[in-house]
Amino acid sequence: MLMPDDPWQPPRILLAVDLVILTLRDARLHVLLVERGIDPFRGALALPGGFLGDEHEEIEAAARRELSEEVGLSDMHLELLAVYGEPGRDPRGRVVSIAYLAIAPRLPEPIAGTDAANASWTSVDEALGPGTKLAFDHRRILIDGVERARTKLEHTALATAFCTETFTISELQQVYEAVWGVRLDPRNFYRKVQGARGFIVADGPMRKTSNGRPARLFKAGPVHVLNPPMTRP
Amino acid sequence: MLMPDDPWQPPRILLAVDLVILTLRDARLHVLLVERGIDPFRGALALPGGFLGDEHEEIEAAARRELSEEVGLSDMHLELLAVYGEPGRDPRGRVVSIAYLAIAPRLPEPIAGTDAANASWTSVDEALGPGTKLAFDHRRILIDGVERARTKLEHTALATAFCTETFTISELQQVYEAVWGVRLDPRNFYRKVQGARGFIVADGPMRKTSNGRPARLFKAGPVHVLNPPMTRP
DNA sequence: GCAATAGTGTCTTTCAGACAATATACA
DNA sequence: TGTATATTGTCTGAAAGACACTATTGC
Repeated sequence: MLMPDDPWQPPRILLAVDLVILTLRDARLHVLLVERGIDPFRGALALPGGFLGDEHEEIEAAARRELSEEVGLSDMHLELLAVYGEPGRDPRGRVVSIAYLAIAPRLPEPIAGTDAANASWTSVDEALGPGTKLAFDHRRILIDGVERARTKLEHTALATAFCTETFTISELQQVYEAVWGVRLDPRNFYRKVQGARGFIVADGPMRKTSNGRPARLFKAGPVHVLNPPMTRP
Repeated sequence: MLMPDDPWQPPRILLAVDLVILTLRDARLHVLLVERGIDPFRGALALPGGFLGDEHEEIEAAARRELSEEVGLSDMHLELLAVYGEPGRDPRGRVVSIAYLAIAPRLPEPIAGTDAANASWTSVDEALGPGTKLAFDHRRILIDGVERARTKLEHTALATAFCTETFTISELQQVYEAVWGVRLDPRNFYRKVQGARGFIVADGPMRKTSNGRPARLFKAGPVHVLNPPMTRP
């Protein structure tokens, strides 16, 4: 039944985006964190993010805008992670945050003198360790993001997104070891990766490493869903 | 730098919840749809859902409230599915919808004379078939929900949530066959289910079926992550 | 030569899938 | 008895993990 004079109107809330940006540095998984310049949580470390720019902005576009403005990155693979909307998660009022997961190959240090100046790479172990306090519920978001990356490594070709365009199989193995936090047998890994049809294809001849025999170079193949999958030990 | 007179304020948007409620009827996967009583899409079929009640309501609480008000159900397992926030998905303005997935054992018909009167079970095949037009982007949400259920059946004990408290192994097999849309070998299924430690535990003696030998009864076990998983053919 | 990493082969165990065989109900 | 469903057993092929072994570089 229509009730044109019904005074009730649905509430309007604030929408934010937050980014879990993962990369590999020194064979360890790192996440990009920013130091907050304003209250609340001024001075604390937080995931990059911000509010929707205007009523017509796509949510993923807002995430890319923050990526560009706050940390100077662009053209990355973004994936919806989850929604965090608990009342009270932000002391400023009701803020619902849409979290995205981004995976990147080895990236440069954030550029000083830009908005990205207070962004820095932190190892995930340290960011989640007892010595670090993250703003809001960003610790939970980071845990969820890392777990998502671990699972996606099993079933998709995501690992190649951590690598440069061409890579060796042992470099790919380092991705799996860093994200999963385990050691893998290089010989079995070699066979398993080769067995996943379309995962990687040969490219270029060799790359000399510091020591030992040079390795063949590969690039990402056409397949994004691995068959058979890379099972986690 | 603080700019107390900065006129920019982040936009406030409308937040909605939508529910993909799945159950089994006649060994086929069904979804609960409602006929919309108001514009937009008046008269079309849609997923149950609605706006956040007030600024302080938890998102999942809003989903449970809609579940109760609109379809008369309570105490169900709810799981965050995804976020749908494309501008233009709702002609009334910018509406971001949080979709939840609910799984239920065989449920009664919605009760006539309540708000749930225009809710009805529709087979998923029919709801996604060419003869049905769903409101908004609810076709996409339903597809995502079914795919999520299929995947979760592999790795978690979700299948028992489709069953009554005690069930036979062939009843459990019917769940897998209905959700995955495949036929399974009862003998191999039997061994596989028994091999997943903690998935199901014996309960009570027997249940006489229409024909043939009575089957042993089981109930859901303590484990929620299956090891080894039930691999989809 | 030695050290170090890349790549191959082989063995054993585990598991998925096909399917024979047995068990227990009802008519 | 026959028919239908439940449960167990057996076989085969694929894949995972352990690990011996060969190959190719720099020193």
